Amino acid sequence: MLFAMSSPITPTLLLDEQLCFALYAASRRMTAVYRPLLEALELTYPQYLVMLVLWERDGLTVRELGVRLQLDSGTLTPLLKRLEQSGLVQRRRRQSDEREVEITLTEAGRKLHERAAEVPRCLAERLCMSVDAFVRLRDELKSLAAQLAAPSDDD
Amino acid sequence: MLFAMSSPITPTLLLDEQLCFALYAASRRMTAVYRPLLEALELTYPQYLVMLVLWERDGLTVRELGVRLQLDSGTLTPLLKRLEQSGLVQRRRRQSDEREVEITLTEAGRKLHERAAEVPRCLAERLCMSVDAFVRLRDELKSLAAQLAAPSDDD
DNA sequence: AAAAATTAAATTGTACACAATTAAATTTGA
DNA sequence: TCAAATTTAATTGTGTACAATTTAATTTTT
Repeated sequence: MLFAMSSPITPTLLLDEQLCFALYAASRRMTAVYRPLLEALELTYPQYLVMLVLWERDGLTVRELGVRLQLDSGTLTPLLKRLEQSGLVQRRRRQSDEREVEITLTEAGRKLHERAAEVPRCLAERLCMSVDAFVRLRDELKSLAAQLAAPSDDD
Repeated sequence: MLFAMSSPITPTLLLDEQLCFALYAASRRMTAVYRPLLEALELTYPQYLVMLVLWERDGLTVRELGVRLQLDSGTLTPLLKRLEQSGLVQRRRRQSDEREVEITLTEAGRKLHERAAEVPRCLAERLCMSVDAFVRLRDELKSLAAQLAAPSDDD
């Protein structure tokens, strides 16, 4: 019975064996846990990610935000319009290149940074995970994403 | 310099340090890799997940599918109507309880199972991951999702 | 048994994702 | 230089996600 407990070498169509479903389910659960925390800031989860990037570096273009978050203008344009409506950012064509739209934090947008500092603290508490396990899982996901982003052999 | 290279104990608002973003990005990359494979089957990624469940066990109700995939009727109802339009499933109220809608595979739906067998094989090849690493990551994600699904302390 | 509570789907409304196309500005190259 | 190619956002259209509400069927309680 040497192989009885070993993992299947042949990929199957069983849901519970799929990495893809584990990833999809975990990702949705994660945003569900963020939701009530972000509701207090009146942000959706993707809006929060945009704010994270802008708090690190203000005045990026839509394209630069897209590179950072791996999102295209089809997603970002309406999202940024909503952030503008909320009074957190400003959108302005660049004089140097009128094709580009620069996204700048407003005073309210900068101000929100302080209140947002609570969010990762709440989450760290909720996760009940050692720092090592956290870092390891995060880095495994990063390398998986990098692997999946690489062009496939038949390109 | 004992602590110089250690991981931050204090949670930060830096995008690259966030587990949540790594998860979100990896999940979207994964579905992007599935997309061309599933296009050949004329399925979207969530539709593929529904089919995986039905291939395992046919004749589930919308609620049972929802429990399995962690999706509600607001997501499933329109998705299942599209699968019905595609001729892959049938939707029918149960005689025993008219509240419930039973989802049954059609002949075409069952037939698709064979062609779908290619999908996990293509993906396994694409991932270039050892079986052990695959299983470990998958199980870590499962336990993370379980941890996130558990009620928080202040509930 | 009839009212009240519960349950299952569907519906409504908002907000992503992303492919494909369009429009405008800029860069490149004959 | 000026037409062609490229680049950047925006737009359009399809398909999820999910909260909140509605509708209909069933179960529970009095």
